Amino acid sequence: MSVGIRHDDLRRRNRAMVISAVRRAGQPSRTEIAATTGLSHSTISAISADLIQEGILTESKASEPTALKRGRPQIGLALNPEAAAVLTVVLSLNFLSVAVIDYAGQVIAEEQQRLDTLVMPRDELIGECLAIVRRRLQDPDLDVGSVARIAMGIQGITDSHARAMLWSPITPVTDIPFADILEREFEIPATMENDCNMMAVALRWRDPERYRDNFIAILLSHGIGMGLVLKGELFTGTHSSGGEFGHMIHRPGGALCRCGRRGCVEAYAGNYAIWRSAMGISEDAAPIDIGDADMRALAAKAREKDGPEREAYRRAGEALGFGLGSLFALIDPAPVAMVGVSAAAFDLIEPALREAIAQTAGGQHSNSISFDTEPNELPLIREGCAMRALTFVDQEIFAPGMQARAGKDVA
Amino acid sequence: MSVGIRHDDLRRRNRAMVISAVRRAGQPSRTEIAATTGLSHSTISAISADLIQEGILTESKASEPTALKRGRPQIGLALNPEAAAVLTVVLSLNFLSVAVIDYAGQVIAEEQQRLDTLVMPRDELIGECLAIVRRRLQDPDLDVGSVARIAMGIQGITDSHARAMLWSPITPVTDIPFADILEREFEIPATMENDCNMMAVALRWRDPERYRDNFIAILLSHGIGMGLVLKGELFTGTHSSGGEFGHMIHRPGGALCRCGRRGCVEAYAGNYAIWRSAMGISEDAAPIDIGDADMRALAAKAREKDGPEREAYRRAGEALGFGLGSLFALIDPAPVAMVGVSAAAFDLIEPALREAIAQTAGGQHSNSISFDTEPNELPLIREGCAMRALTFVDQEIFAPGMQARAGKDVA
DNA sequence: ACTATTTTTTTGAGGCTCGAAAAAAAGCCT
DNA sequence: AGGCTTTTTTTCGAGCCTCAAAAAAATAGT
Repeated sequence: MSVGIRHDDLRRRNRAMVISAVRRAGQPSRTEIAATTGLSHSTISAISADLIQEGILTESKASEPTALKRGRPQIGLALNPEAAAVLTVVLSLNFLSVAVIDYAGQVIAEEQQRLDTLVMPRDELIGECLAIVRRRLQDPDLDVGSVARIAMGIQGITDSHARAMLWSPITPVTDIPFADILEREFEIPATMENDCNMMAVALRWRDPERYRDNFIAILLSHGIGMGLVLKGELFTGTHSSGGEFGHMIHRPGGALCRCGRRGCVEAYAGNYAIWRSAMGISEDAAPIDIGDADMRALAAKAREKDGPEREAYRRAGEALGFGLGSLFALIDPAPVAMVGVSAAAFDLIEPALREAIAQTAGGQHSNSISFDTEPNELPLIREGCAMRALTFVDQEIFAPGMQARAGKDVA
Repeated sequence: MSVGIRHDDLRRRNRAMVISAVRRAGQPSRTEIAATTGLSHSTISAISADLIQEGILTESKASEPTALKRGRPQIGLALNPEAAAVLTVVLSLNFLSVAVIDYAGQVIAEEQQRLDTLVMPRDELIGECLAIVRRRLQDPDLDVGSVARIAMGIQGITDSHARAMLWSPITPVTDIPFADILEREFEIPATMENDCNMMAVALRWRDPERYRDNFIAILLSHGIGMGLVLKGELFTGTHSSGGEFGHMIHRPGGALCRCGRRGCVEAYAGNYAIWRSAMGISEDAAPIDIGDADMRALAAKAREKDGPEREAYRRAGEALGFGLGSLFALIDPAPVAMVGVSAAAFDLIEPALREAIAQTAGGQHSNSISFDTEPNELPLIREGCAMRALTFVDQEIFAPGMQARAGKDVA
């Protein structure tokens, strides 16, 4: 159960601290690193000398913009872009994209592709994913040997060890152990990440001020997903990627959800649910996929005049509000980011959402709960996958010969 | 944010490991400790020599029952009961109890008292608590100087730092910083713990097989409370003690809850809610406290014949089931312990609960979810407080002069 | 040119854990 | 009884790691 700390773990961990401090801060000096890590200057000096010698960090003397101060000028440390590279794969509805990112976080190659995920058989779906990755890895412009990690992101449920896709709305196929498949094919360590978790990871990197230790990313799209960060750590369920906010029960025995059950939050707030409600289709009708353009048109109509469209968004807001209220009852209120096509219609959703949340125990200070919106989820997922893969590399390069311990660290 | 590991932290942490290994295992030999902690024999030998020399551990050669084996016999290590003592205070409805526990976990003194918590003014309530603690501390039979920690448990909401009671159903008084008050009065470090969290801590010690890394303790009493352990750690909200399972929304706009809102799980499953429903009282009626005897009588009547009483328990089960389903959607299913007077009526609750949970996403494998019942919550709360205080002491004695870091470790 | 200031590196000391070997404490066997 | 085997515990030297203090480096101000 509880494991003691070995003497050699100490250096490994402190190396990790230094690398992650550099990744977070951009171009910190040794002195800055010493301040943020709490380690002594001598330790930081020794470790960074090692890391520079190993080609993981570089001294970037180009730190011109620093204010002219007395004393010996600080030397900024930066990640060496050539130290490694990672590859991200994002599989979403009818769309597959990969990117190669250098160790400093810059995209150095990209490829995207349309495909009919909903009707593709299992082997073909896996084959397309492998093929696009192989094309990128075999690109002559790229030093193949340097790709140290693959992170794949997908909408749906993954297992809590980030190894396999268990279920996804974008395909009828279930239980694909993508991480194992990728590792076997390319002999590169890989993980299979949940899309909403990656959104949360990306938000944390984009705006660490706002999204620090506790926050929630909610995907408002065909389905409703959630990525949750608690105490600075990505929260996953005990078995699965967890956080199935969209399938909390809003009204027992209520509207039919895509998951086959009744009364889930998603059955009121997913795109299909809003559409169904706006069009006067029965709540018992089977969910259908609505295109983004249709949803935008629906939102426009709802803004134009009061009517069933506006009412549909109101009901979505109510479901989300009561759901958030229940969630906040469990974890206390936290900042929320609304992501996805329906986040662009958040103006239509927010009033009813706030009204509902105010009726719950978790919403006691509902006015202080702040929402942010981001209509486009794909870039976030890609960024999240990239950062996750890079932070994994951070923990492998500095740890030569460590015993594999479940990498549950923050990304 | 992220702090490096100092060189001296190393020994401190490994001392902690050894102490907690002994506390968990009872009388482990040095070899056993080395195995569970992963540290080398020499390290364990050095640390335990220190701890014995400091009077924290003792060698217990009385380990007769060990099977006769070849080789040098193992020497069991045990906690020295006289190394320290802790004091627990449990304040519940109309009832106040304290206990003094030695370092090995044995109760060495107790006192209990009835008092009208519902009508006592603030000062009197605090005064009674201080008085009973003072009596125990001044007991001539007790070595006062050795009480190293006080843990107080109370039903209701506490802050996430375990310093203050924010709100409790047992008194109209709010926001009592009990931890500070006790510390100022007795100059002994103190914490203010939530009752359900302590139930969870106690269950973990009572049955580590079943309640290990992920489980849920639910209090079925006047109100509905929850203690949640995730990944081996007690889960609290970000601001408050959190886990307000009873105030998740079951039916938006539904029955009146004690918290003043509508539709909470508690408004269907709390004692008053079951009573209200069984007696045909309106769902809008103000909640009233029902005695345990009345509840037992109600359960007996419900078992006797089908009628409004049985229906009331059915509805409670439904509310709990949908609530658990929503909870499981977020954290994945885990073992559940039902505690409190209504846990004795769990036979009446379980069928509807299972039926409801099966209709939720979190209840996919509802048959595999297991429930355990324990009708009496007070002993659990006391045990939990004791173990929490003792593990705090474990981390103070071994850490002479450590920088205070939020003790968020498991108890 | 010289001093003040700040950052970085070097150096020596002290601690910690580890592995190997030794010591200790039994039971087993002849 | 005495030697042998087995297992646990202790001892000891080696190798690291971090820290504090001193030295070195680099620049601004005078």
